Amino acid sequence: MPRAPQRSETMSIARLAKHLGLSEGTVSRALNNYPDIADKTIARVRKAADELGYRPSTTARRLARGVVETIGFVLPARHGHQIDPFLAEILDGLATELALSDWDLLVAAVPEGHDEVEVMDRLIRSGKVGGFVIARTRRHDPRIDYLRKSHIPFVVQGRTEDCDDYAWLDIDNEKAFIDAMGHLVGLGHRKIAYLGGDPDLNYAWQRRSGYLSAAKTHGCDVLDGYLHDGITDEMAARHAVADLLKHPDRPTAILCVTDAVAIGAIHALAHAGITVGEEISVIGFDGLPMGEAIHPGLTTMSQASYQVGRAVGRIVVEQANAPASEFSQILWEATLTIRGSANPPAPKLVTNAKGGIS
Amino acid sequence: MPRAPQRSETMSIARLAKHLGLSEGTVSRALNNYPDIADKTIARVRKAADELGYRPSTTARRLARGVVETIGFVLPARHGHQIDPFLAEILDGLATELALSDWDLLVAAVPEGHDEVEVMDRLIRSGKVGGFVIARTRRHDPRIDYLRKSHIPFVVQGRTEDCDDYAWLDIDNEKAFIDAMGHLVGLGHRKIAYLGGDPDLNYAWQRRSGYLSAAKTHGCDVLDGYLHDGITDEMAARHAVADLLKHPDRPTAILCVTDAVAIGAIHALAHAGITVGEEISVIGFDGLPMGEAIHPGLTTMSQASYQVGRAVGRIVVEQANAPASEFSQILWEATLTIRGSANPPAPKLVTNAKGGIS
DNA sequence: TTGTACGCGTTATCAC
DNA sequence: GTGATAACGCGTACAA
Repeated sequence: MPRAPQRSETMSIARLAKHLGLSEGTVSRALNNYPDIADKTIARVRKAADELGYRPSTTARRLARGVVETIGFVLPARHGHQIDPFLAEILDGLATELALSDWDLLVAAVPEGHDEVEVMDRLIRSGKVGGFVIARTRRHDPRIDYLRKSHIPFVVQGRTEDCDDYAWLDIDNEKAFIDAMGHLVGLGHRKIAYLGGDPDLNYAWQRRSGYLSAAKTHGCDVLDGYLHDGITDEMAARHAVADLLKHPDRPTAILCVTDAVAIGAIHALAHAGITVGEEISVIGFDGLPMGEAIHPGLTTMSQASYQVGRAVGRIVVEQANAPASEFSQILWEATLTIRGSANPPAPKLVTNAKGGIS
Repeated sequence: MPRAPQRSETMSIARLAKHLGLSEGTVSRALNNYPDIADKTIARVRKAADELGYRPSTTARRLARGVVETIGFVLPARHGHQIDPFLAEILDGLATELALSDWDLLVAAVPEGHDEVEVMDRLIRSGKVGGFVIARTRRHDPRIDYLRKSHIPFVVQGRTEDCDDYAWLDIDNEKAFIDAMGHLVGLGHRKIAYLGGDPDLNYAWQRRSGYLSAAKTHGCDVLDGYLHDGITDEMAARHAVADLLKHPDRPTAILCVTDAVAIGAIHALAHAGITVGEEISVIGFDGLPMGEAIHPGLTTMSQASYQVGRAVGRIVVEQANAPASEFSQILWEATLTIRGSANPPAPKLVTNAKGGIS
């Protein structure tokens, strides 16, 4: 006798079949809804399987069928600073949706000294995953270049600049920031600064574009020193705000690429003795719960991360089940959540004042 | 010939063996460091495997070996409110550590209408995971009762009240809150209120115990209305603070079970026109980056979530490799991070004033 | 409607 | 030191 880890405790299809006096093949077909099995037999098999707690081995099933019902998600490499606050929400939504179709979620990190594509390649080649969900998408993203060639289903949360030939779900970041600018302009602001993130990340680039485009539309001059890129944490936000406060033509409003940056900015302003929401308005993006808890409350563009995760999960499973179908390409809108941090500019600073301070 | 998904593209051990003119067995042993293969052969096989991009199928390997090098993590069910902020950090650390041992991380959600134990049972029975990491541990936790019986390796982040017979890694929450109380008392506070979480969750219970124990030690009366349980979000924190402000003997400090609650409390106090850090001090727990960005900065007990994830990952793999060994039971300490939200009480309210207001 | 037999890719055991 | 061969548990084409 060879070896093989004796799992006599485990209920296998062989033991179930013997117990029923049927062949393994019949049992398998009965449990997998084959049309050519007698209803009686199906019922009998089902009942026994249930009673004996039989659960097919995913491993064996994979080997036999050659498909892997597992989606891979590679956590963005953390270079020092912490992970996106809504990543957990997306994962939650993703896992929930996948569970509905009996798919699993494999989460992988990128070890020091390796890169994301390498990790993904290993996961595919070793047959651990049958599809991918990508997040934190860059304008040009090597992960997507890789996946395009690899013929496995994948869905991108966000998108690259060339995004015709794959499935994605993105927030309309550009529109969101055009809307945010519209809100500020409607309140009477014209001198609006921008604290942007890493312009390689496409969401940051799109938001920046929205800001610039709306500034042009509304005739708001983006003065030298109004536009800051590479603001990715509170510390950077503080320094940028310090610069803005020294600006000869101080802005009356600051638009921020994320809530985290906005909260850093608010902190810096408060420290400088500036009343946020009166002397200077601030708007963020994300809709973090924290924005509601700070003072003043953060006016922000909200996105539903959990729902994004669910939708992305649904799409990737659909794609795996119908590989030849069209790519879903979906654009969702962020919604403006108005709180205390953005109000009409202080009268003395306004050319055309239209109202007081709330 | 039956069917079988033709994966002629994939490099299997059979194709590799044929290419080399060797038997599959020899190739397998060469790649798996068997002692009885000629060094030349090993080198030759290695080289060919590398060149042809051979990567053993995890599925087939699992079936043959009967082991699953995958750890399951069940996301805490979200009943409305959002997910723990440091969960992503823990997952990141966990996945990173697992990757070092070539283990994987399977993340599962609990679908509506099911419970966590059910999900875990399915994952084990279907052979999808070979171990578990548990978080958000309750004082009595059915998940752990289940795992104790199931003879698979698992590690608990946190612990139940009866925790002798399994591996865990916990923060010393009780000591942390004793320390926090010590800090407040050292500053001159005696009237200290507590905003606690769900007392079924053991971390919340432990922190509560630390508060009560230190209050007794230092002779701080926990007046009627000073101790609030079940504060799990900012809204609840606000209501509780409103109550505290109406208290005939208003506290000079508020200790909060988490940073999220503390930030909610700070907001509520600010709204009521109370200067946080002067009229009333606030201390939280977690060390969220946000605590640094708010005003005043949040004095808090910090824990290193990412490192917790890494340690837990290391332990669970160790346990899988040496099932008979002792259970690791590790207690880490949180560290006090002092910022602006906690200072000596306002002089008029203090019996024994020892200093001014910073 | 059901039983038979083979294959998925790998590893372990036993001969040679 | 290497080659056969039998499992691991399941799915399915084909025969009955």
